[in-house]
Order: sequence, then C-alpha cells, then structure tokens
Amino acid sequence: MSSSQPFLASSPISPATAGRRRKSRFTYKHLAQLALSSTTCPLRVIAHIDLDAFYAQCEGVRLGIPEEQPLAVQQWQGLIAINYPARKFGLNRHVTITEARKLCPDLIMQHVATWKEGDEKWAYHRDAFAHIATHKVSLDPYRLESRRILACIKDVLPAPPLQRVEKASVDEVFLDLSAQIHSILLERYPEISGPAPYDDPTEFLTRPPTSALDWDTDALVDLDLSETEDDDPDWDDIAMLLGSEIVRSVRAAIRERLKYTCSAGIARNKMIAKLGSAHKKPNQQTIVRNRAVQQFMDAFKFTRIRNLGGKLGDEVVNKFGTDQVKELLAAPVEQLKAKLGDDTGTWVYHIIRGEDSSEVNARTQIKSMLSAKSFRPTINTSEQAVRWLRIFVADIQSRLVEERVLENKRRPKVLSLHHRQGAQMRSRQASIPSGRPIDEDLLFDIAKHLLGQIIIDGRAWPCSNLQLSVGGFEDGPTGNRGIGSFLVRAERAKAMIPSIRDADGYEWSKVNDQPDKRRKLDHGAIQDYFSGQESQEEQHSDAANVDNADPEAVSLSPPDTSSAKRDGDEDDEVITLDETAGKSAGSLCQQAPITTYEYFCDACRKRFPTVAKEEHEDWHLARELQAKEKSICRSEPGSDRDPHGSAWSSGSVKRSTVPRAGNSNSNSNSNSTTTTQKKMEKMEKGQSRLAFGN
DNA sequence: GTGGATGAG
DNA sequence: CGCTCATCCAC
Repeated sequence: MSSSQPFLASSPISPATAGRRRKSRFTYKHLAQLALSSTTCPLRVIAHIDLDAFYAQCEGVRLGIPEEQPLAVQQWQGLIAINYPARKFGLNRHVTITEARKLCPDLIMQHVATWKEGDEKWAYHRDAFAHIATHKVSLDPYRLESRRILACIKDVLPAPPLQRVEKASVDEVFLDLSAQIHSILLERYPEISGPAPYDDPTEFLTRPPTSALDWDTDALVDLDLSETEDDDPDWDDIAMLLGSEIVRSVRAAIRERLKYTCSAGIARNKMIAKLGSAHKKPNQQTIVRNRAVQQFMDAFKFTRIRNLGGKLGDEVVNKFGTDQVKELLAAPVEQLKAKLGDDTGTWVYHIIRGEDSSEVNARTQIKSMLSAKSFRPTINTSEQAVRWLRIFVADIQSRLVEERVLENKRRPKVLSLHHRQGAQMRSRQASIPSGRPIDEDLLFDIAKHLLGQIIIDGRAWPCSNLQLSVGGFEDGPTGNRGIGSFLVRAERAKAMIPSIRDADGYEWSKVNDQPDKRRKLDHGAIQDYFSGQESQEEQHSDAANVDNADPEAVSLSPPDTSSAKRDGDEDDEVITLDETAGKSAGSLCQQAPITTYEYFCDACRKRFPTVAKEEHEDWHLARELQAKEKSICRSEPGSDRDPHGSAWSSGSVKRSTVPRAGNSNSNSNSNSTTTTQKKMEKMEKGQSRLAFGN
C-alpha cells in the first residue's frame, strides 16, 4: 500500500532469456536472510551516501550561489569546507584565507554563523572574524539542512522496517537496502519467490535471467578484472544493481527537492560502501560488486579504512612496514594476532579482506550535545568564563528545544564542562535534576557550579578552551512514549507472567545489557510481525485500548509465507521464527500483557510492535517535514538572515561498536575487548566465502 | 557514574 | 584548524 517502490517500473534487466543453465551460488536461505537484513547475508546490500562538500553546498544553496562558483566556508581564519569548483584551484582545508584568495581571486568565502553574547539565536554576521573574541561558531544551519536531507531520504524509501537508515554524521548516511531489495526481487523474479524445492532451504536458487546486465548509467560499476572473469551475473549482482537503482532515486530526490548533490557507494558492507562513496567524488555513485571487492581494496592504503586512520593505523604501519592493503594481505593471521593482539589482529585480518559485518543501526536520536569555544587569546578570569557559559547554555538550550519539541520528549541527564589549560584537559560533570523542566537558568547554575569545581582543584588560567555538553539522554517522565519506559514495563510484565516470555523469540533478560543483540532480535521479530500483518485494517483509536483485544484482531496473522517462511533448525545465525511467529502473533492479541509489545499508530490506523515505534514515528515526522518542505520557498540570498526551516528530530549517530584496538599503543594491557571477539566470531561463522567472486 | 583518550568528519 | 559527536576503558 503506502510502501512505495518506485523502481519496479524500470527494470534494466531484460527477463527475456531465462537462462537456467546452472545453479546460483546462493540458496533460499540466503534469500531469507536478505529479508531480515542479516549482517552475514552474502546478498546483503549497503549504501553509503555522502554529501559533497556539505557545508559549502549549504551556503551555496542558502545564498543562491551558482554551482560553478568557487565557494568556501570560512571559520575565523580558516576554511572548513571548499566546494569542488574551488578545489580546482588547488585549495585545500589547510590554506589560510589570504592564500586562498591568491590562488583563486574569484573565491567566495562565506563565514559560518555565530552566536553573540546576549543573543537569543545565532546569525550570519558580516565581518565575523572581527568578532572572534566575542562570538562563538554555530553549526546549526548545517544540522538543520542535514535533517531536511535525512527526512527526504526517509521519505523516498519505503516505510520501516524495509527502510533502514543510519545517520553516520552530519553529512553521511548508511542505508541497509537488503530488506527492500528482497521485496523487489520477489516481485520481479517470481521464479525464486516460491518455497524452496523439497522445502529445503539449503537448495540453491536458479540463476538469474542471464541477459547482459545493464550496469550502465552514470552509476559506475567499478573495478572489474573482467576478461578472465565469469561474466554470468548471479543474484548478488542483481541485488547490487537494484541497490544502485534505489540509491540513484534517493540522490535524485535530494537533488530535486533540496538542491544538494551527493556521492554514494553501494557494496556488500559498510566499510566497502564508504570507500566506494569516496571513490568518485562529486555527484557520482560507485558500485563495488562482490567479485571486485578484493581488487578494489588492494589499491588502498589501509589507513583509509575506518578505525585505521589514527593511532591504531600508525601502529600497524610501524609494525608491518607498509601502509598498503595489498602488502598487508601477505601477513598471516597468526602474525597479525601476535603483533596486534588477538582481537585487533583478527579484526585487521578480516577488514583488509573486505569483510565487515557491522550492522546499519536504524536509529537516529542524539545522544549528546556540545557547545565549545577555543580562546584565541586565552581567557584569564572566571568572569570571562562565566560569560561564555551563558552563551553555551543558550546554544544548547535552543538545540534542546528543537530536539524535544518534535521528538519524543527526551531530555539529557547530565551536564558536563570541559576545560583546557595548555595541554591540560579537565572536566567535571553533574546530573541535571529531573522533575522540573530544563531551562537556561537551571543549566547555567549547574554550569557555573562545575566551573567552580574546576577552578578550585587546579590552576585554571589561562584557559584556552571550554566546552559545555549535555548527555545521557533519556525519555521524559511524562512519556509513556519511547523505548525506555517500554523496557521498564516489559520487565515488569516479564516478572509477573514469565510464561509469555520467549513465546515470540525475545530474550527479555538480555534487554538491558546487550543492546546489540537486542537490536538484532528486534528486527527479526519486527519483520515477521509486519509480514504477518500485512493487509490488516484495524480500528483502534487509542493505543491504551489494545489490551481489550478485540477478538477479531486475533485473525491477523496467517504468517505470509512469502517472507515469513524461514527454516529453523541448525543455524542460529538466521533468526528463525517460522511457526512460532504465527502463534505468538496470535497470542499477542489475546492476552493483556501484550500491550507492552504494541502501540497503535493513529495515522496509519494500525498496530505496530513497540520496538518499532520510535522508528515508525520518526518516519512519520520525516514525512510531515517533507510535506512542509514542498510548500516552502527558500529564503532569499540576504546574508544577515536566519534560514530557519522547521526542525525535525533526527540527530543521533548510532555508531556501530567497532573493534578498535583494545590494546592501543602501550601494549601493556593487551587483553580485554570482548566485543571485538564477538564480532570476530560472528564474522567467521557467518561471512560466507560465497561473498567473494569466483 | 566519572574523566580521559581515541577516532571520526 | 576548530568544532562536534561517539565509544571505550580504567578508575
């Protein structure tokens, strides 16, 4: 119904010749894993989208500057973003503004917005550098644009859980396209949509129709040893191609609706997708097919890989005398483990082979918020510092307002103040009392108190940097809305009626200490729930009434065989719910405690699993914002105006817990890091050799 | 929980 | 560079 799939119409693959000369390398089980966005599925498709010179584009769009015009974003004396036309003149981030002007006399340098003491809002000020002593930078305009873009992306993609979007930074997102692609595959290729022969999920699929794949497009298929290769496409190639179609449509929407260009990478995991998006930069997308992965990686310095860009990367370079992936490939895993520690060594071994099973985290709520200032001439009195605290508080408060107004009433629990004196960094934090609303005075008082503490136990002056931050966000006390309180209620339900536990595959006991696993389970459950419910129309008007379970609703769930039918047995990698799913969905609607599983979306007039609530509501918010978008005229090029669009939640960056070196430099404490170990285990077990080309 | 360190953009 | 944000870990 409302889950739009715009790409079904234009298949680049001609189904004409249905070649079935051989079997696919993939099985029905792999296909089922795809529907679940399993991180070990060899058919998985991940995209990384990266806005081109984002800050510069923001200013260009805001000011209505022609795209070919060289443009840079200035922050005090430096340039923090340079658009592509300007880069042709050899400009980079480290040139000063005078050097820049010399290299490119035509360059426009727009200074970022700033806050001024006493102001209620940031603004674009002329001659900002003159005010460095009294203003602080504000990146709010870019956060706001980032939100609009994220909303646009969420709008063009189908509703969750087919959609999975992770905001990775202000100008980057990851998409897990697996589930969506799965649904497209089933529709386009009925021959694989049926049950497996003999109901055996280990049966291989038939080959896809073997006409020439139209890898065409500006989207680039990349790096292919071609010649010697088996040119027959398999389902992973089809999946990538569909992924590329989706990404192209996402980029087109961003371009048309918001005027931004971006680059993208499409590949089998996050790491490669990200390398892919950086491969051809402005306004292009790159597909890295599975069979091209190693070749693609070979060309890189491994220091380009995430988590290897810092000290860990240096350490590896020093210990192995190279920074090339190609050369490090020769190092046996034992040697890597010996020199880097078991966990890090194993991780490096896999990552340079293109293996990365980190998941795309579907959440986008902010976890902390920070306002900071480096003092060019240092400051020397607490009076000065206090004045800056006031500004920080105003900044943070205004951002909190945006967050909370349109979001699920979350509020920060702790306030912390960091202080730097020379090389010395110190910080103190305090909890924000709950109960009363947060306002500037409250935050300001706490901040002053923290400053007092810092000043007391240490020589504080001269101070070269101050940062005030809030964190420990949690759902507001009023909100029965939100995961947090859901968990509380769920725990209570569990204690009272243990028998309902596990009926549907949830592991209640691990909810609190194992967020990652929890997340994974959630998705399997959600997936099945949705597919089982598909065409149900219900007419509750209030989520609170669900426990009155109208008997009619019980019939909601003949689990849709197309996607919910999964084998169970041996492999615990697959989330298997098969018949249990049907049963539990039924029982969900009969017993009182189920309320904790569900909420009712008024807009959709449907029930959804509570675990999907945040995501679902987020999606609605995105759509609302999009609707508004369409009727908004952009603000005029004037330079002293705030371009304040409506704010929408967004925000958080749920970074995957990635194996970083547990040991770090001084390899004294080279133990610990169990998360790495888990990752490795998962990887070894799941990552199929099928993932590689022949 | 707190404060420092690291890594990312 | 300057400003954010996130995660991990020893304490």
